Amino acid sequence: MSSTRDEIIETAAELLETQGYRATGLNQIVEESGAPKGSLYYYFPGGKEEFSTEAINKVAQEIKERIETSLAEIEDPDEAVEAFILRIAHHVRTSNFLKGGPITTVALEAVTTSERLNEACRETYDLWQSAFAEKLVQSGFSQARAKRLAALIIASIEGAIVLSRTNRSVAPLEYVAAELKLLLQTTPE
Amino acid sequence: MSSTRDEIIETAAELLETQGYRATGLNQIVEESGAPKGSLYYYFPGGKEEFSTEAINKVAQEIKERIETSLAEIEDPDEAVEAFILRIAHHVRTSNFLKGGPITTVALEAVTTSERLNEACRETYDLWQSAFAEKLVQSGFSQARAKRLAALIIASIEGAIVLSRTNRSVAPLEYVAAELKLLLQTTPE
DNA sequence: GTCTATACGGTGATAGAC
DNA sequence: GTCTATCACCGTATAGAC
Repeated sequence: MSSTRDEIIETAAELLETQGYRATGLNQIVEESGAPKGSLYYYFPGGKEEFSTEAINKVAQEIKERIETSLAEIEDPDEAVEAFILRIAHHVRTSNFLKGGPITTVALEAVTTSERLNEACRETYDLWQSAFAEKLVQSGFSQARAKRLAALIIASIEGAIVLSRTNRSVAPLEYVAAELKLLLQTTPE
Repeated sequence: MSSTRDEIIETAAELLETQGYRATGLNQIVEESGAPKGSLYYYFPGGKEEFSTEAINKVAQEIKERIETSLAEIEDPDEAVEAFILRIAHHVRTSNFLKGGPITTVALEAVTTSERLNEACRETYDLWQSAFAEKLVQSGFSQARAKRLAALIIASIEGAIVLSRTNRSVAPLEYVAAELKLLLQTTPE
C-alpha cells in the first residue's frame, strides 16, 4: 500500500499519455511525482519498462470501467456511444489537446521497442473492445457483428483523438460521434 | 536534383513510419540511407526537424495520390473505400506490422514537441480528408456529410492501423473495411 | 527506503580540414 | 560536398553509504 509507488505509476500514466514512452524520462517522473529519487528502482527493479507496464494496466482498468458505467447510463446503444465519445472530446479539449488516447503513442512505440509493453497494450485494447461488444450484444446485435462494430468504435475513437490533438480541434471526434450514431441506429443484425 | 538529399528524405520517411520521431536517430538515417555523414546538415541546415518535415510532406503527397487513384478505380464509394482499406491491410501485413499509418506516431509526438512538425501533420490529414470527401461528393453526398464521413474514414483507418500493428493482425482493418462499406451503402444525403 | 554519486552509451549539433 | 573529430547534454541504470 505504498503511496510512493502509486504516485510513480500515476505520474507515469499521465506522462505516457501526453508524451509517449521514449520521451518520458525517469528524472521527469521523479520530479513531477515528488517521489524520492532513490526509491524508483526499489519499487520497480525492472526499471522504466516495468512501471510503464503497470501504468498501462492501471489505465486499462480505469477506462474499461468508465466505458461500462457510461454505456450503462443510456439504453440505446447509438446514443450511449455518442455520449461516451463526446465525453472524450471534452476531456481532450480541457486538457488543451495534450491528453486523450492514453496508450496510443505507447502502443505504436511498443511494436518496435518492447514485447512486454506491446502485450500490455494488446490486452488493453481487447478489454475495451469487449466492453463495447457486450453492450451491443445486449442491444440485439449478433456476437460477430458486435465484435466488428466494437472494433470500428475503438478504432475510430483512437484515430479521431489523433486528428483532434493534431488539429487542436474536437471536430473530428464530434464527426465520428455523429456518424457512428447513425450507423448504430440501424436495426440490429 | 541531389540524389543524396532524396535518399535522406526517403530513409527518414521510412524510419519515421516504423519508429516515430524521437526514436529515429541521425546516425541511423545516415547509416541506412548510405548518405555521406557530413552532408546531412549541408542539405538540411535545420537539422532533424527540417528533413523530417520534408519527409512528412513527401509522404503526404504520395498517399494523397494513392487515395485518388485507388478511389477512381471503382465507381461505388462503398466498394472503393473498402478496397482501399484492404490494400492498406496488405501493406501492414507484408511489412510484418512494422509499417502503416506513416505519420501517426509523429503526429502524436509533434503535439508536445514541434510546432513545425505539427503543422505538417495537420496539413497532411487535411489533404487526405479532402481526397475522400471529394469522392463522396461526386457520389452524391452533401458537402457537410462528405466532410463528416471523410473524417470517420480517416480516423477509423488510422485507429485500425494502431490496433492491427499492436495485435499483429489485420483483423481490425478488415472489420473497419466491412463496416464502413455498410455505412456508405446507404442512400447519399 | 532513501540518498548521492557516477558509469556509460547515445543524442543532436558544430568546427574545421580537405 | 564531404570527412573526421568533438562538443555538451541527456538518457537509463547501478553502487554504496546511511
